[in-house]
Amino acid sequence: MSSEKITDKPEAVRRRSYEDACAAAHALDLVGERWALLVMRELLLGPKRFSDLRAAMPGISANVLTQRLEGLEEAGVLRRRELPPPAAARVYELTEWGYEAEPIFQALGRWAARSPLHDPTLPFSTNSLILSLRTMFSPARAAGLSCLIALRLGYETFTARVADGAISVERAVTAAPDATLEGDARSVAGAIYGGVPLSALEAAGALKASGDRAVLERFFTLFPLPAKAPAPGAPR
Amino acid sequence: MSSEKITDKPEAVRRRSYEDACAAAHALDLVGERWALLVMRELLLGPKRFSDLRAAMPGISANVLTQRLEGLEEAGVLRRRELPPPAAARVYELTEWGYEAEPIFQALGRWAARSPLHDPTLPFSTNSLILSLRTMFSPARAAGLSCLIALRLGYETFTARVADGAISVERAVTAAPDATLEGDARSVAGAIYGGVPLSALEAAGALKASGDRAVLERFFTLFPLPAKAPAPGAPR
DNA sequence: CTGTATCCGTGTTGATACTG
DNA sequence: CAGTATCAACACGGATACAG
Repeated sequence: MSSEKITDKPEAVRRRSYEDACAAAHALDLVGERWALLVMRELLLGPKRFSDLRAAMPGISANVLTQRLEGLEEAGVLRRRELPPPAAARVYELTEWGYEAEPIFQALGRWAARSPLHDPTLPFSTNSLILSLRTMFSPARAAGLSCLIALRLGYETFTARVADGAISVERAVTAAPDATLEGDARSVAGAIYGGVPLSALEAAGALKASGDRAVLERFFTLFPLPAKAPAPGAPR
Repeated sequence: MSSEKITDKPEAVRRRSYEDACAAAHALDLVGERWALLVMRELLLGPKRFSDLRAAMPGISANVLTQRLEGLEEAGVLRRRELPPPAAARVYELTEWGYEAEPIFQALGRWAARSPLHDPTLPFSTNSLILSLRTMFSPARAAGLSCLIALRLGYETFTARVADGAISVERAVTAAPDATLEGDARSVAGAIYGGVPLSALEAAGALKASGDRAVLERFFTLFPLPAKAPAPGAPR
């Protein structure tokens, strides 16, 4: 009687499900736990190792990261894979379906960009910046523009290709970019979203630019931010 | 000394922020707590009272609901409003910006509809069903169709209007619908998503249909579900 | 009737230290 | 490097009591 601990909970309550047929609620059952979506964000541009993930998310602790990776693997969102020698490392990579979650991040990002409480001076991960470019890109602003920009962020290099009113940004090195930008994600974000003049960032040693500066300046204007929503106590 | 409870936590850790400039991470700071998004879902079709919210989310407890409402109000996502007499009730309603969160639910819903683990036999809230119609509507399937359907779900009535390859579904009564469907959300979902024949649902007393049945049958085909993603242990 | 506040058992989270 | 172990703090959910 004292041992009749109700361990036989409907086993659906185990992982604390919402018990709701709504697909959005099910999505939250799968990826609604703390950190789960940020782990996915960090994998959206390609596989990473355990320690890469930790480095990209300073706030997460090792045990929680382990739990999330297990949960996401069980859900079919990611898989672990052993790289063959000589790289001989274990990496985590999203499944096809996992990669299809990107629209979730775009919807979240677009919506929260209007938040009155958003503080853009916080630490900015490399993946966040690259994904934000895909999200905030304005086809209208890019009318008639065609260019290739190399972005060197830390030890990673990305290539942004703008053409026909569309953009692609991926992990890749480019042979002959029109311009190259080197620095950390915060500074690049300052130039693109914060309106900080490139010259100022260069003078501060935060960014290094080379190649066609006019193209670079134009590139910075392709990612307009939406207007802020009224703060909580506003009129109406 | 016993009172030196560390209340002076960096005040940024108080509400357990991700401390990340990424807009998507900020979105999760605002609405990433358990139940927060479901509360928003329940308000997306119009204001509700405290007890309506509880009824729509059987799993949430009163104190947690209070906390979420406070948090979402502070974030500027919703506001509380007192209805004038004789209704004299307090309702919660999304702000303009709050209503703009609908794409988040669509992205979540579309993605999770492919989940191998999704169980559509669970309880289904009225709001979930209506929002899913907006989400899953296929303009291609609706080519050439123009109709007005009344949906009576519990004590709420909604009107779906299909025209020009678009759909609108709202809380509203319609004077002269082409057809009327009455029943609970589960049964309507069975007809639309589960492929259960209307006649069977009527025979079981789960649904009542009236008006143009051909239009109704056609209406049921406008909301195709995506293919399931492979289950966790799949080949590749 | 519509919430709000408080207590309490439990599970989740997060920091630190530690192991293969 | 890739996790596991331990433990304290907190969040969640249920029950109950209380206030307008």
